[in-house]
Amino acid sequence: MKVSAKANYACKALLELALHWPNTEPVQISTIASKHRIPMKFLPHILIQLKQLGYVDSIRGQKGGYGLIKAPKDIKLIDVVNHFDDLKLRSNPGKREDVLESIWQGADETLLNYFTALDFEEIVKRQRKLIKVPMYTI
Amino acid sequence: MKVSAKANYACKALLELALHWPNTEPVQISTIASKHRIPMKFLPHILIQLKQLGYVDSIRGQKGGYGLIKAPKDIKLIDVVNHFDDLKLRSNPGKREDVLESIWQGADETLLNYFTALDFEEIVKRQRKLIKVPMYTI
DNA sequence: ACTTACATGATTGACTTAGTAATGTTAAAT
DNA sequence: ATTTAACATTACTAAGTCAATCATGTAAGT
Repeated sequence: MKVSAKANYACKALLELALHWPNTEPVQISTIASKHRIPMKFLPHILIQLKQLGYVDSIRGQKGGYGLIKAPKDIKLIDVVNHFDDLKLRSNPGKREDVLESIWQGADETLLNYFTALDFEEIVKRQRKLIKVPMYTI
Repeated sequence: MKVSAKANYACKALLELALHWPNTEPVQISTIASKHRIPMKFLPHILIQLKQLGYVDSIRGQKGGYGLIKAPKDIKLIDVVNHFDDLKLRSNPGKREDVLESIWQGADETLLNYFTALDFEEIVKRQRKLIKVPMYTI
């Protein structure tokens, strides 16, 4: 399962914003980038797409930045991953004579189920739990 | 879930050989290629790798060709896919502070389970069933 | 010998990925 | 009004991957 850097960065950015939610203060690109080790020059491309997808909005000028405009609960991981990496879910019912094609299709459905079950509320929850339990106690 | 042409071709070739098994007559590259619409010039590369993996052996010269040297039951789909596409199973236990990393890891495990459950005996079984039930009855 | 078929390494063209660079726009702070 | 901090947008590029072809070699049956 290869997740592209782009999709990964997008999820990290959303996670960062979701951690702030529902605080209204905008978070700057530089903040997100440095916290998650995302190249500063690269992040705008990703955030613009997240904006077009309707997940975030931006404020320009000093004290500007980004913030969520959807509740984390309503941002499904499947939609984010699927937008940045084209998982090309093989939902076409054709190709019935090709066993292997139907097997790849089954793999798609498996992944689809997995990612559909996850939203950013859940991801935030897991993140907070991770932070609470420090490394050295494991 | 993007399966490369290479991995797909490899599986098709193995399926073709598995359909012949345990018949001992070698199957020629040209036969496999034309039956499964695989470029003739491309297939040798794939078969050589399958040979190195210990799944098939070849006979040169006239009447030469390829044949399985393992029972279809013992050829697991996971191993084939994993060899041609590097699924990079994230089994490293580190990165514990990164929620997203653990989520991708979960996706890997899901896929792993799916592909591990499939071997070429099962795939042949499904293929024969498909052939028995013609398209127009569906 | 001659033909058929596998073996193997080099090369190529198209495409994708992961960025960087340059320039413009907006709005708050002074 | 000017400066400054921040987002917006488009163009560009270096590196890598993928799918396939080409060329040449080796082996074996007739």
